[in-house]
Amino acid sequence: MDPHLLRTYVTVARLASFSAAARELGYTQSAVSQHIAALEQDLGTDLLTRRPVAPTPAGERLLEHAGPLLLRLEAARADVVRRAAAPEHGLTLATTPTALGPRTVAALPRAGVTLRVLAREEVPEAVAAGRADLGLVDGLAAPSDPLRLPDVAPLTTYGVGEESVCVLLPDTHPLAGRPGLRLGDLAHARWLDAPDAGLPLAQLRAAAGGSGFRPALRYEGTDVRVLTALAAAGHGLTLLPRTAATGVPGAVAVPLAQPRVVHRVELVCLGTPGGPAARLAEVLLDGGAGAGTPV
Amino acid sequence: MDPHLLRTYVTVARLASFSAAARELGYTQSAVSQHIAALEQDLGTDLLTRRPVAPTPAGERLLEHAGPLLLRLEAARADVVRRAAAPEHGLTLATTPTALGPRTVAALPRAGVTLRVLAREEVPEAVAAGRADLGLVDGLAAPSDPLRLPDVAPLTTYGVGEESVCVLLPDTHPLAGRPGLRLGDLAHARWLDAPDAGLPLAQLRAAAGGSGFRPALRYEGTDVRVLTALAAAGHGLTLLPRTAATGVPGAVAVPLAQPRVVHRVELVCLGTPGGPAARLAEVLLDGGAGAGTPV
DNA sequence: AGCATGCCATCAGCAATGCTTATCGCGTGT
DNA sequence: ACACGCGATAAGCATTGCTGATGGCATGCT
Repeated sequence: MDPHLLRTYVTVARLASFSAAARELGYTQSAVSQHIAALEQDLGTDLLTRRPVAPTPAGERLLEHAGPLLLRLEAARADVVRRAAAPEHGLTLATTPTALGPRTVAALPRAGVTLRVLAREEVPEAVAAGRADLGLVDGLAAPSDPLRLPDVAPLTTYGVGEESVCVLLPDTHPLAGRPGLRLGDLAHARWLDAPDAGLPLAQLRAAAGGSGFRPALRYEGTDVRVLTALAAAGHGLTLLPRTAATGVPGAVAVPLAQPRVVHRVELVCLGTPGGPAARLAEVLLDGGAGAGTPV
Repeated sequence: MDPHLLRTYVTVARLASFSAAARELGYTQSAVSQHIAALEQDLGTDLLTRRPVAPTPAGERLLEHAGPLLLRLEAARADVVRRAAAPEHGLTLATTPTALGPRTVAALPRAGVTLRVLAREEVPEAVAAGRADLGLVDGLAAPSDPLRLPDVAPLTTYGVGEESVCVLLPDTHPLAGRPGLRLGDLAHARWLDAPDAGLPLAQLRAAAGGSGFRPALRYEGTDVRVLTALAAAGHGLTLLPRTAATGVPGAVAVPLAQPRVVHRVELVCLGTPGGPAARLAEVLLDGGAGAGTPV
């Protein structure tokens, strides 16, 4: 189970072609063929059907393991070399835009902090690769369920807060006066697609269990104020945690009644943090111990 | 970052000796020395101090990655070869003793199920290595915090229930009439140490944030009834989820008031389950959606 | 102090791995 | 029917990765 073999295997599976994989990896087709044969012999099973090239059931299973494994190998490598190159670099906190609430901001040390706002999938990756000491990720989850984070390193997660989720509507919207809204009823409304600033539509669809939620406008920035302004101007609806959705001029935040999901924020760190990271983590966790407190 | 190199690295770090690691791994000392040198050159940093042999900071970091990585490589391998050897094997559910509640039992299909009761750390490992299709793990956690599971595979976890934690006391115990108990006050009581049946004392100590909790009797089986009988007979106290602690003859269950921890049960599966595993998972999750419902 | 011991680093040599080039068998599409 | 593209296989060769031997350097004992 040499990682090189795994890498060629996932490449072959992805491209459904030995030759194409060879080109992409800079090998000859012969080498790729030998790699796959070695893997299959090692594991004692066929992993791919040839003509057409497709993973067998055992191969499917291997793919589930191999992808994350390779990611983590790379992350581990990046983490160690980075830490070796820059021995002292203060405290870096990676966060998604809506995970950073007033409580966290207040808890930050007064000096030596680098705050890095990233897209949702990039935060765990940054922590895993040592580009950040701590990460804050938010997302939708069933009450008391952990978030589904990409599996890039032996990360430890702590729930630092859960709060209700609101739909942000322009105050002229016919549903603006409602006390609560059902997500299913809004599947065919106009939605903002802001994967980096708000909650990605994919999470919405998954939560609602259906399709719909066609994007009316896509915003690729990470600024929540732009997002709320877009929603207020009627470009589309968006889902936000309560504290981020209240107080927007021209818009009202209506809590989501169905499905029962919460906006959850988790603190992510690699292994057992030490030094300033540990202290910040402690402050965040202590302050957030009461469940349901916005971060 | 060849896994072989990582393996020798963690071995050297563990044994604090090149020669001993060489003996254990079946290499010559020379080979081990070359492995470490190759790793250090590859990563561009020293990983070990020699004389005495100890990991450098960068090496510490690498250790945090390397252990889990190697575990997962092995688990992936075991999973694939097993799946190849035994293509059809019904549905196997691995569980800790106290994670299996009446609701789960009721949800099981009427045929073709293998139920495997394992110790707490073995459950994720069994799922990762394909020895079980699904796992149920329980443990203590802060309310709405995920359990800290060993990181052996790209496992997906779902919270399937949280319930309160009780101290099981013989009904003759002076504290038996109390409405609630503080764990800190019980640090010096006699405790049962039942790592495989109940909740391990280590988790207790961690939850209480202190020391104490000396074991009066150690029970290495997995039978909860034996554990409750021992507690009723005054051999020591034990912590159990409410449903498991009630109705024990000769003993009473007193809820734990401090610290604020819950008994949490999580469903663990590898990647996206298919077939009968998916159906069982769905039943468990649907039934348990209301938070706080015992499983 | 002197010496012996155990440790890790280094070097040379050798076997095995892992790549390349070349060729073959086999389906497919024209 | 034929040419093409794909993957498997064989032979050759450079490199890797091991072993065994040796060297420098501490520590501990006499």
